[in-house]
Amino acid sequence: MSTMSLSQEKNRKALNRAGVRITNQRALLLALIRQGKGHLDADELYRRAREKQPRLSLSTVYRTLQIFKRLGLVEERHFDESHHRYEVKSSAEHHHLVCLGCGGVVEFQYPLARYVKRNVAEAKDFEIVDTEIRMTGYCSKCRRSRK
Amino acid sequence: MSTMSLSQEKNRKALNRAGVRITNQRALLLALIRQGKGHLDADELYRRAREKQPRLSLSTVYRTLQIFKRLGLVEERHFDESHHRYEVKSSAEHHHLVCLGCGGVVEFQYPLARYVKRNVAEAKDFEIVDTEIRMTGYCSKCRRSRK
DNA sequence: CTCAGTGCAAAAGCTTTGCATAATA
DNA sequence: TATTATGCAAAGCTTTTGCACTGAG
Repeated sequence: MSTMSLSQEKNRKALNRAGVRITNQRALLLALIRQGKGHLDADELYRRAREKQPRLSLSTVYRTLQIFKRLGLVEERHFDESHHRYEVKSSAEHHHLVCLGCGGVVEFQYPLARYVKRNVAEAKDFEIVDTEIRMTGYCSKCRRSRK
Repeated sequence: MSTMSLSQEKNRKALNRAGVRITNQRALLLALIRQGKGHLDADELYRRAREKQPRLSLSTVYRTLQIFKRLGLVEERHFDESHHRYEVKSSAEHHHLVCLGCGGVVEFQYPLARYVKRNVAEAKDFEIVDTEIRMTGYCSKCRRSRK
C-alpha cells in the first residue's frame, strides 16, 4: 500500500514481531497512541479512533490497551484521577508534572533517578523494576488565571 | 470519658478545629486510618470499621474520606490499581516502594526531593504542590518465592 | 479454513448521590 | 431545635466479560 506512512509501517512491524495478529483496529490505536504524545485515556482514544473507524468499540480499545501493555508497547499511568492514561513506552526514563488546574501533563527528565534507585534498592532490599517521580502543582497559565 | 485514648482525643481536636461536626463514625475512621499505618483502601477501612460499628455504611466511608482529604488530614494515593488508598498526611515527606508480587507498600525518605523540586519548578515554570516518588519492584520475600 | 479478534450488550468493580431518618451542636 | 451527617438503595463511571459473528493468516 503506497499510502501507508512510515510510522504505520513501523507499528505493524512492532505487532508482527510480537506474534500478535495485526488488525486495522490495533494498527490505528497504536498509531493514535504514538502520535497522541502520551497521556491519553481510553475514552479519548476511543473518540479519536472512531473518527477513522466509526464502528470500533470501546471494548476493543480496552482489550487492545491490555495487549499493548503486556507487550511492553505502552505504559499505564495513574494520575490523580479515576481512570488511567496510556503512553508509548520510551527508552528514555522520564517523569511527570501534573497540573491541578487544567489536568495537563508535562514530562521532565531527572538524571539522578538512577542514583536514587540504587540507594533505595539497597536500603530496602527491593529489586526495582520501575521508578516514577510525579509532581503536582499549577502551570504558569493556571497560576495566572487563579489570581 | 476516661477510656478515651490520647490519640482519639487528638483526632477529635483535629475535627473540631476544622469546624466539622464530630460523629462516632468520623472519629472511628480517623483512628483506624491513623493506626492502619497508611495504605488502606476504602473497602479495607469499611471492613475494619464494621468490626466496631456494624451499621456503618460504605457511603459514609467514602464521604468521610473526601472530607479528610479536603481538610488535609489524609492523602489519597494512586498505586497501580483500580482503587485508591489513603494514608494520614504526615509532615515528613516520604515516598513509596510498591511490591508487584504481594502488593505491599514500603515507605522511604529521600532528602533530595527538595532539590529536585526546586530544579523542576524553575525549568518548567510550575508551582509545585506535591512530589511523589514511586518505585515498583519485588521485595525480598517475593523475589525468593519467584525463584 | 481456522482460530483469534471484534462488536454489542450485559455485568462487574469502585465511587457518588438522593432522600428520609437519626444525631450533633 | 436546626442543621448536618448517616444509612440505604439506586445510579454513575470506568473497565471487563460472554457470545455470536467477522476477518486475518
